Formats: sequence, structure tokens, C-alpha cells
Amino acid sequence: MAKKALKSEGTSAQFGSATSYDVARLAGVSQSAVSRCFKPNASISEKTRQKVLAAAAELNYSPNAIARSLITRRSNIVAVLITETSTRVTPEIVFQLNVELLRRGLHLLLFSITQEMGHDDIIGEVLRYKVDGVIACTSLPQDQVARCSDRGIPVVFYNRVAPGHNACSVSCDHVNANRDIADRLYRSGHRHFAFIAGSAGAPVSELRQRGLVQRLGELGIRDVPVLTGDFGYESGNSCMAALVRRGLPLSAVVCANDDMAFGAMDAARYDLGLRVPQDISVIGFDDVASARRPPYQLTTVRQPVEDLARNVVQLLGERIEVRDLPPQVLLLPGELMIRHSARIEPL
Amino acid sequence: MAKKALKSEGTSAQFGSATSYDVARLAGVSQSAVSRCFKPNASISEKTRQKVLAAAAELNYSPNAIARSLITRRSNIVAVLITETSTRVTPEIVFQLNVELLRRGLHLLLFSITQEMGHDDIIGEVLRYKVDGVIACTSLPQDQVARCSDRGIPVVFYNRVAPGHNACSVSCDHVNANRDIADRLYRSGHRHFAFIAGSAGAPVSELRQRGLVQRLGELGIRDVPVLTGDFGYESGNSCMAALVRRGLPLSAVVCANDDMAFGAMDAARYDLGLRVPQDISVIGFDDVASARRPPYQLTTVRQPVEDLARNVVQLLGERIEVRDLPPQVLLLPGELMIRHSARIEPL
DNA sequence: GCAGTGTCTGCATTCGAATGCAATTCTGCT
DNA sequence: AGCAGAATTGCATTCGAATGCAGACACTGC
Repeated sequence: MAKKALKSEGTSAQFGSATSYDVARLAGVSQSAVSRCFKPNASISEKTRQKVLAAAAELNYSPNAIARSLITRRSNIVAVLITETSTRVTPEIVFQLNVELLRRGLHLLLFSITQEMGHDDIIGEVLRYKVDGVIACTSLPQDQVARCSDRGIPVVFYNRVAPGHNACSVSCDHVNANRDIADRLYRSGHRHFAFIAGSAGAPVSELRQRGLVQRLGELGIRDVPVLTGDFGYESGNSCMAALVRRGLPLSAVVCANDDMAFGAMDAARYDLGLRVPQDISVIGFDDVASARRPPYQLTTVRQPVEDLARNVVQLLGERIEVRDLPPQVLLLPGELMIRHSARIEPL
Repeated sequence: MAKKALKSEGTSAQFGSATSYDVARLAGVSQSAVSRCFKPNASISEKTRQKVLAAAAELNYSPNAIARSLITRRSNIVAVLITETSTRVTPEIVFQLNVELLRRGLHLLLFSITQEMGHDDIIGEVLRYKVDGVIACTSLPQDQVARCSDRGIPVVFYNRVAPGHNACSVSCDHVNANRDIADRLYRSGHRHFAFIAGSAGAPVSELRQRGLVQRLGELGIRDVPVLTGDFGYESGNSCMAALVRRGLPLSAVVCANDDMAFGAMDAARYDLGLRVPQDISVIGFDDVASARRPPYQLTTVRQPVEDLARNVVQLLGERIEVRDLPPQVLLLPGELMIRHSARIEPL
């Protein structure tokens, strides 16, 4: 046929790499043989393999992943969804996920969600690329998750519970970490608390708040004022000022994350003339790099970022291999990092 | 033909979305018509377009990007190469690049480079995916760049000069920023300097060092001791200690980045009993978030991250559209952020 | 009514690799 | 040497969309 003729005469494009046909011709075998050389466990003799590999090396050939995906229906690409906030809070998470994914031969297609580009557009793009799975480091409307599940694309949430979603999630155990914090503070004599929340409705913030308030309630402390910030340093700063201006008794301020805790500490020390921890205790969450440094010595909760990433990828990987595994929710304990921003007695 | 029969009878897979054939059948047109509906400026009547769009909506169809790339030879995917260091220094860079890329309809395939996975493997992976371009936020051996250029894939470096490379680069003007720093410090009366470098051979560190040392040399100051750290807080901390232990006169310490400057400041204040800036001045580079906060008030250089990202994507975009544009090197000025970690007189 | 000029449309082919099936070669054994 | 059975190999088709080409149709002006 015309096709055959073309294939055997045509040389590979001036740009773009050699194709399996080019290699086949050079090695004096068929295209299928070449293909089989690059697929593990394929039926191919050692002799042919050597010939092909030599030809491939000479032509600098490596299989075209795009063409391969088309026929195998596996792109080996995973979409990772992030927001500006999620990068600010854990800059290393994308890096960690990428490392874990590459280790399994999966690739990371990144989607940064901004206001200007809504969730539907994003999921639309995600679906176009026929990704094998999705990792969401952000909340995602249920219907968008459904669009993926309907097509058999597994979704795993990172640090988001996905209530009612047909999706996995792997999170730090925010609730229990802050229950512990509540406990430790109470035992150390604290009786007057406040919580500085992240943006309204942010799941991680709500869980951290719940842990604190719940446990304090069990210990008999009912009124815990809650101010709402936006996870940013500035908001921690102004919430702390607002809190102190109220003039209520106050001995420990728990913040939804470290950045706000830094803001709170700086407000206390530099604007309000309070000593931390002698006059007021401040607690954060995340254990970012600055937390352990002398100016802050922040008592906080370390999220097991590497473990979280590993588990996210593990769950996703399994579900890519085997369809229809039941969704699973993993909760990994955070580690209490007791430093000096809060008055806490040793156990 | 057999093919034709199959196509017109077969229903789309239980999983996986509808194909252009499914849409064509439902709309009562040919597959080509469907294809043309999703390509701008294609020759298609308004009537047909409506029919097709309706059918597409009903089937939840959107074109398969993988299949499209195969035939158009454009994947609309750009590879972004990062290292752990590059994420730590500018966590937001990947986010910014992604936003700019999406704005142009390009997607971001991320490659996190670790020691365990060498550069060749990475570029191999990059090539397999037939990306349209590469953005390197890390140094890259010349031969690896060549592997891309040889295939007509443009490469743009972010904050790396690429000497002798056939590639573009967009960087902050490290040299001149630190020449300015040198100038300002000298005019403010400083005469005894030191530089804390990032890891040996790191281009950004060398440029920043060169700017400082060069200008000081012009001003008659020959001996500027240089200690080498690793861009991390701890190394700044210990270099500062080592520096002071030498007992030489020392009035200003310039660091290759903010993290090391924080380490240096903390060492001075907490371990060496020095006041900053009264006893010693400390200068950083990057202007990360903590730099502006009360404990540090670090005098440093702000890199125009958004501008850099915009320009990187712009250069790459142009070179994807039009092959063989000459490589271009862009230098964007950094902004001097004069705060209170250094004794500097106003101009 | 007819030639002439567009405008749409569908057919067939193409991108590059994977794979079921049939044909071929190679084994080992008698 | 001869043959069963296993191991290789090649052929032809497939994935899903894009596109050159030619045919179909409509509209214009004469």
C-alpha cells in the first residue's frame, strides 16, 4: 500500500526525534519488534533486542509517550491542583509529590487555580489531557470530583476531607493535634483562650478550631473567642491586636497556622508590649522553617509532609492500577513541637 | 471497510469520554466536521456548528489533547525543571509560571530534580513527552540543553545565565543589585566587609558575590573575606560565627540570600551578643516574606518574581510559535529594600 | 438558465506506538 | 532426520483527532 511505501522510504523529520520505524529500518526488523524492546516482559529474543537497542542508541530514539498513551490508554500523567495558599503554606508539597510520582513512573501536570480561572475550566483541562489520576491540594466542588470519577479517574485529596465525595483523602490529624494542644495548655494552667482562624470555611482551619474548642469544652471551658483571618501574617497581626484591645482575660492564643502565629507574636511583642510566653502564649500549626528559629521558637504542630505525600501517591497509584478500590480516608498524626512561644509544663 | 463499520456501530467505552466519532454520529455529521468545530477559524457553517456543539454538550465531549498532539505535533505542554533549593528560595515561582502558561493555553509538566535522578534521565523523560518547550529553574549541563535544541525544543533559563548555551535566560540583575549595595554601604561609612556565599559554584551566588566584590574593589577595598555556606539558615548561622571568631574588623556582612542572612543575624544577636545593625550590618537577597517582619527588618534585594515569570513565558511562547528566533538574555533589575538590618544612610 | 465563484462537507490518510493473531523459526528429543 | 511444542517475528489494525483534497451545494451576475 501507499502507506507501507511511505513508511519504509521516508526519513524522520529534520526536527523531532526518530520513530520506531526509523529504528526498525536501521536494525533490519519490524516496527513491532522495536516496540517490544521497550516494553518489559515482551516476547523478544536477546539477539534482536541487542540489534534494536544499538540502532535506537545510534538514532537517539526513545518511545513517544504521547503516541504510547493514545493506544495504551494510560498517560502516566497525574494532575496536581494547587492554589496560591497551598503553595505558601507548604511550598515543598509539590516537590515531594513530584518526587514520589516520578519514583513510580508517573508525571506531574500542574494546575494552579486562581480566581480568574474557575474550577470547571480547570477540570475541563484536566480531562482533556486524559490524566490517570488527580491529586487535589485544594477543595473541589463535588460535581467536579464526579466529572472525574464518572470517567474512572481516581481523585485523592491532600489535607482536605472530602465529605460525601467518592474520593480518597490523606490528611494530617488536625483535630487530635489541637486536642492535644488544648490538653497541654489546660494542664499547664491556662484558662483563657482564643483561636485565630484562617479564611472562613477553610476546612483545615475549621478542623483545627474544632479540636481546640471541643477538648476545652470537655475540660469545662465554654467560651473561646474566635477571630477570623486569612492564613496570612498580617491577619494574625491584626487579629491579635483586636483580641487584646477587647480587654478580656487572655492567656493562650492558638492560631490556625504558623504564619498567623508569627503575626500574632509580633503584634504582642512589638505593638502591644506583651512578653511571649510570659504574658501570653502563642501556638501555631505547620512547623514551617522559621518556627524553630530564635526570634520565634514557636510551639506548633509539625505536619508529616513526606509521609503525607508518600501516602497520597500510594493511594492514587493503587487506584490507577486497580479500578474501583473503595475510597479510603487516611489520618496521619501531627507531631507536637514544644518550643518556647507558649507556657507549657513538661508532662 | 471493516474500520468504517466498527466506527459507526461501536459505542464509546464504558469509561473514558466520548470521541469525536460519537459526537459525529449523534449530530449526524462526519468526524471531520466535529474536529473543525473545535478548531478556531476552521471552515464550518454556523448551522453545523450548533448541531455539533449541542451533541458535544450532551455527550460531555471535549477533544482528546493527547490524540490532538500526536497529529499536530504540538503538545501545548512545557516542562519546568526545579530543584529543592529553587522551591525553597522562591516557592511562588512555579505557581507564577503556571499561571502565565495557562494564560497562553500551555500546560506545565513538572520535573523535580533530586540527586537520585540525574539530569540525563530527566531530559530523557522530558523528551519522551514531546514538550513544546523547557523552563529550567536550575543549572543544566550544556549537552542536556543541546539534546533539546537539536530537536527544536526551545529552552529558557530562569535566574541562570547560560553561558555558551543556545538558550534564552531571564534573570534578576544580581550583579548590579549588589554593586548598588556595595555603593550604599561604602557611602554610609562601612569599610570592613564579608560575603557569605551559597553553595560553591552556584551561579546566583557567584554573581551576587561578584557585584559586591567588584564594586568594593573599584572603591579601593581589596580584601573581602568570603565564607561558603549552602543557602540554608544553618549555614548562615555558622558562617557568621566563624567570621566573628576570626577577630578581624567587620562592619557589614552581605549574604547570598535571605535565609543565610537570617541565620547570620540570629547568630550575631543570640550567640555572639552583637547588636544588628549597631554593631554589625547584615544584608540578604530575595526579599522573602519574613524579611519585612519586625524581628528581622532585613535590608535585601527584591526579585521581581512576577515580571521574571511573565518574561520567561513570553520568550518561550515566542520561540514555540516561531522556530529559530535568536536566543535572548534578559536582565531585570532587583529592587533595593532598605530596612533596618544594615546601617545605611539615606541618599 | 447557465457558467462562475465561493462555502461547506466528507473521505481518506496521517501522527507513532502497541498488540492479537498467524506465520515462522528455533528447541529439544526421539 | 523428523516432529511436537515453544519462542519469535511480522502483519495489520487500533487509539482519537486533524487536514489536504475533491465533490456537493448555494449564490451571484449575465
